[in-house]
Amino acid sequence: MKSKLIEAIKKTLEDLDITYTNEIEISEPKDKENGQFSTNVAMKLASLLKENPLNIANKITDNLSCENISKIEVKAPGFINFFVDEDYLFNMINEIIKLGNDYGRSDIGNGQSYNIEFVSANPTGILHLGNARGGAYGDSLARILDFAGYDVVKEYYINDAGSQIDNLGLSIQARYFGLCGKEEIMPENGYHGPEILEMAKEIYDIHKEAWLNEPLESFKEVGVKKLLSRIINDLEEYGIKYDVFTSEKDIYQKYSLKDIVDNMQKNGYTYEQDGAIWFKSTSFYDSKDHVLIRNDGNYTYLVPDIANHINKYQRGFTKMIDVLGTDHHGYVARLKGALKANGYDDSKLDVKLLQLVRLMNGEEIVRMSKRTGNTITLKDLIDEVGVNAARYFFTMHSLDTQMDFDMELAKKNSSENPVYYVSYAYARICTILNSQKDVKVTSYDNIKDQDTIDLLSVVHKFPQVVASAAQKELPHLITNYVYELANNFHAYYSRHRLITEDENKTAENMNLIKAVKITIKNALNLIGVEPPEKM
RNA sequence: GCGCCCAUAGCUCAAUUGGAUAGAGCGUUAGACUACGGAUCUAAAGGUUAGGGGUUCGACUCCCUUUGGGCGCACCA
Repeated sequence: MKSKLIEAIKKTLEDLDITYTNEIEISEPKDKENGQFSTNVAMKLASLLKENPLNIANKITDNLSCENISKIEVKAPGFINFFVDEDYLFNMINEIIKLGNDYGRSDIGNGQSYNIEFVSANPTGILHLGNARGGAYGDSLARILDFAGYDVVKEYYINDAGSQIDNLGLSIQARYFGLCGKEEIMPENGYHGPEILEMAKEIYDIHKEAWLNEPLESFKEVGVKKLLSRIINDLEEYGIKYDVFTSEKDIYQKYSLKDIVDNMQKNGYTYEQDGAIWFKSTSFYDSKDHVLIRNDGNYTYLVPDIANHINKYQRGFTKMIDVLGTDHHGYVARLKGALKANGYDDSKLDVKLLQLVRLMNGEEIVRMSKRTGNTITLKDLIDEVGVNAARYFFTMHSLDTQMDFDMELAKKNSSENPVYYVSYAYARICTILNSQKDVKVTSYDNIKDQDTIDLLSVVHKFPQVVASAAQKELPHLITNYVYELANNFHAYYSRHRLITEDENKTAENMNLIKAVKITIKNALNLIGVEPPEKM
C-alpha cells in the first residue's frame, strides 16, 4: 500500500514537472482524523520551490489518484492525508485469514543480508540481565528482518581463549583443590559464582583426587564446555537459536593473526613501543592507541575479533550488527578503526549499545557483580516471570533507555505487566472463536460501522509497522503496536456484542476477530512471545 | 581531567532520517456487568520535554552551553 502511494506521488510529481530527489516519506498519522497515511512532501518542496506548501499540496492532490484510496485531503500546514477505502479494508479480513502466519510478511529486504552478533557472553559465568536485554533485542530484530524479507544470520562469538578463560580454569582448579582438602588459591580476578563450585564438585565426584596434577588446560576445557552449554540451553529456553557459533579459539587456528597485524603495519597503522606492537587507532576515531601484540608475544582480544569481523565481510553481508553493553562502548572506535585500517568499509558495521539494566527490588537498587557471584541470572528471571513476560518487557523499551527492572513488580504477575493485557485479548478471542462454527463470509455489510473501520485500520497497518521496525532496526515498535491493537480490540469488544441472534452478523464478527487474532499472534511471534489460548 | 550515553506526567516508558493538539500503562479521582472471559471498558486530573541560548515554515528530536545521572579511559575481555 505504502509503496503504491509513493509510486503514485512520484508519477504525479513527474507529470507536474517537479523534481524532488529525496525519498518520499509516507507516515501513519497518530490521529485517525488525519487518515491512515500521510505525506509531508509538499512541505519539503516548499523551501525548494519557494512556494506556499498548501498550494503545492493542492496541486499535487488535484493530479493524484491511487487505487484503494477513497479520499485524499490537504491539511495545514501542508500535509496530504490519505484515507483507505472501506471496502478495501473489509476485504482485508479474508485476505488476512488466507495469509495466516504469513500476514505481515514482506519482501522489502529484497535480498539484502544481515549478520547480527548478540549476547556473545564469555563462557566464564551464567547469563545475566544485560544479556537478557541484548538477547531479546538481537533475536527480535532477527525475526523482524527475516519477516520483512531480509536474509539474516544470528551469530554468537565465543570468547573461549585468552586470560579470562585462564582465570576461569584457575578458579575451578582452586575450588577443586579446596574440595580435596588442599589450600584454595583463588586468582586475583577469579570467578566466585556458585556455578564454579558446582563444576569443581562435578570434577571431584568423577575423578576424586586424581586431578590434583591435571594441567590447567583440562579445567579450562571443562569450564568452557559446561558453561557454554548452560548458556546455550538458557538461550534456547528464552526462545533464541543461533545459526552460527564462532569460536575465538578456532580463529587462532584458522586465521593468521600475524597477517592481519602485518597488513595493518603495511598500511602504516602500527608501531612498536615497550616491546609491544601498538595500533595507531587515534588515526581514526579513538582518543588513545591500543596494543595488538603484548610484550609477552600474545595477541590482545582485539586481533582475533578483527579476524572474526573480516570473516563476516568476506561472507558478504550487506550489513553487520553487533549488540554490546554500553560498558563496552570504548571498544567500538577501536574495532571500527581496525577494520578501516585493514581496508574494510566500517560503515557496514553498526554497533548497537544497550544501556545497562538496573535491577530494582521495589525501591531498592540491587547491586550486581559477576565476579562476586551476586547476580540475578537469565535463568532466574525466566523461572520467576516466564519467557513471555521477560521478552515482552525487554522489547518494550528502546535500547537507549537506562531501564529499571523491578523484580518485585515482575514477580507479581499482575495486570500491571502489559504482556497480560495483550495475552488476555488473545485468549479472549480464542475462547469466543472456539464457541462458534467456522463460517466463510464474503461480505461484511452487517458490521460496516466506524468502530469496525477503526479497528481494521489498526489491523491493516501491521505490515507497515513490520517494515518500519525492520528498516529502523527497532523491535519495540512491534511491541508498542501489539499493545495498541489489543487496546483497540478490548475497547471494540466492550462496545459490540460479537455473538448475536443474527447468524450472518455473528459470522462476520468471527472473521473479523480471527483477523485480529492472526495479527496479534504474528506480531507477538516477532518478539518471541507465544500467547496462550487460555489463561 | 578527557570521551561516549542519558534526562519527557507522581512512577515506568512511547513519540527514530525535524512534522499536525508530546502519547500509553501504573498510581489518583469519578463511573460501567441479570449477555460472548471485569485479567475488561468509559472518563477526569496530571507537562515550561532538566535550565538557558541558537538553527527554520515547523524542535522532545539538530547545534552551543549549564546542571544532574550512567558508563568508559588496561600489554582484561
